[in-house]
Amino acid sequence: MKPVKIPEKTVTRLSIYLRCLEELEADGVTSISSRQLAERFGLNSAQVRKDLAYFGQFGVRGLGYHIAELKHNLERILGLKQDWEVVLVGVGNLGSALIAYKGFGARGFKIGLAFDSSPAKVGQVIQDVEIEGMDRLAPTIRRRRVKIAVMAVPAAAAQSVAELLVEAGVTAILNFAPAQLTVPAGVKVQNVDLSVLLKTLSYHTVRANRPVRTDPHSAE
Amino acid sequence: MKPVKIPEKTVTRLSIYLRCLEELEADGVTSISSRQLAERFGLNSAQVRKDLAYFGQFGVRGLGYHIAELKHNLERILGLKQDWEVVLVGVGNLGSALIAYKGFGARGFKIGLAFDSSPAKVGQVIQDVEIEGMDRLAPTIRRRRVKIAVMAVPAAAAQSVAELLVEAGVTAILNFAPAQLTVPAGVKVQNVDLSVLLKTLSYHTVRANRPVRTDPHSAE
DNA sequence: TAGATTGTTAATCGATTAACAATC
DNA sequence: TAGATTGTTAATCGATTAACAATC
Repeated sequence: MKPVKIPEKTVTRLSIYLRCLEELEADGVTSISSRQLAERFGLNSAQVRKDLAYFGQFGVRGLGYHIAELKHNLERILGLKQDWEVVLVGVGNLGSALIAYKGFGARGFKIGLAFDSSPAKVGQVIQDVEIEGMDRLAPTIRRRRVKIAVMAVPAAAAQSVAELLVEAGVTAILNFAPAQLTVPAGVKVQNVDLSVLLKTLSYHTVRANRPVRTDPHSAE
Repeated sequence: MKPVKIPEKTVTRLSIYLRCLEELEADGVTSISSRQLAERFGLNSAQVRKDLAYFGQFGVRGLGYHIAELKHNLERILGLKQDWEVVLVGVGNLGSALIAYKGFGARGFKIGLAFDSSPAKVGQVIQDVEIEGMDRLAPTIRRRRVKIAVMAVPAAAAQSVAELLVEAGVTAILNFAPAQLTVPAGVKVQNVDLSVLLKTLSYHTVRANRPVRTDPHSAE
């Protein structure tokens, strides 16, 4: 009936709970309460329970959550029961590192295709992945039914690359280009703008090294 | 009097407004209204005005904002009127790419110091930056008064590296390690967890390719 | 002056947290 | 049963948006 909309932040927290459960399981712990889980992140226990409640009832009253079972459920909800082939577009410094970066894989994600517009790069092989030209992008993605893309292209190229990807069937994009992408409804974009992140750090650094200004308007 | 707290999201949006102003200025535009600015990002014009109002009055009623002036003010607020020396810890695949990544610099940020615990890497030079051993970290950071750090270390090392950095005077950390850092109040941490980002994309991909489930509890 | 747009207050919306009945 | 902890509703908090007087 009512179209329950699940907050983006809830989904992000599910990933974080999952990582915690993996660590606990490795330590031999078999169950945990929402309070114990929340304390690990400085969160409220009600938030943990509410996040989980969006997807079902996974706990046992009086006892808490069975770790193996909750882990299984979170993996199922997050779509981690299958492997995902990921396409990389833009094989510059950052792109090459992402191919090679082990932590990136995180079990289940594999950059299996890479594209670049530079003829000099086409044909090169990085970590078993051969770089293809942009003309091959649409047909290859369509054939391999790739759904997840990583974009590490210049800002000026970002929008047109995104359009190519979506047209070829991609429904989720991790975008490192400092550009606002416009995509159809149903396509999910996650922006990772290092420049913006650095600027917020710069903002905080200035303030951390200044006397606290409580009211910016009081100094008239 | 009242301690006006500025939302993190407001600071992030300031960076985005600034990027837009730079583009507009390059196009020769000299002024813009909050509505025009908001439309570029699909935001509400009141939000633009409110974000700016946290820091002062930068507009002219009836006319909008003078671009050069607003740009100057945003740069001042974000602490971009000075250059920042940035320290990198962890020179693996990702770390090396960040040193070399041009987009990273974003005018004003320069990775001038790099540290790694691997003896094999110490002494190597990447893009004019010589990699130093971890024993040099605290004294060098202290001497150069570095305030901003980028961490690209394994999760297991993250907390202890963060502590070293903070102890040496760092007040802002861009953290690529998939770990929850505990730092003293006053130190700002920005997490960039690629694995978590990929998992949210996986979540959306599963849903994008399934019939919409409006109520997860109705299927009893 | 008339038209436009700001700065700001009030209304709305959504997310977090508290509280507690259900129940293991 | 008594104690503990869930699942869920209600209260609170904070952020977004609407509305409008101030004013260029």
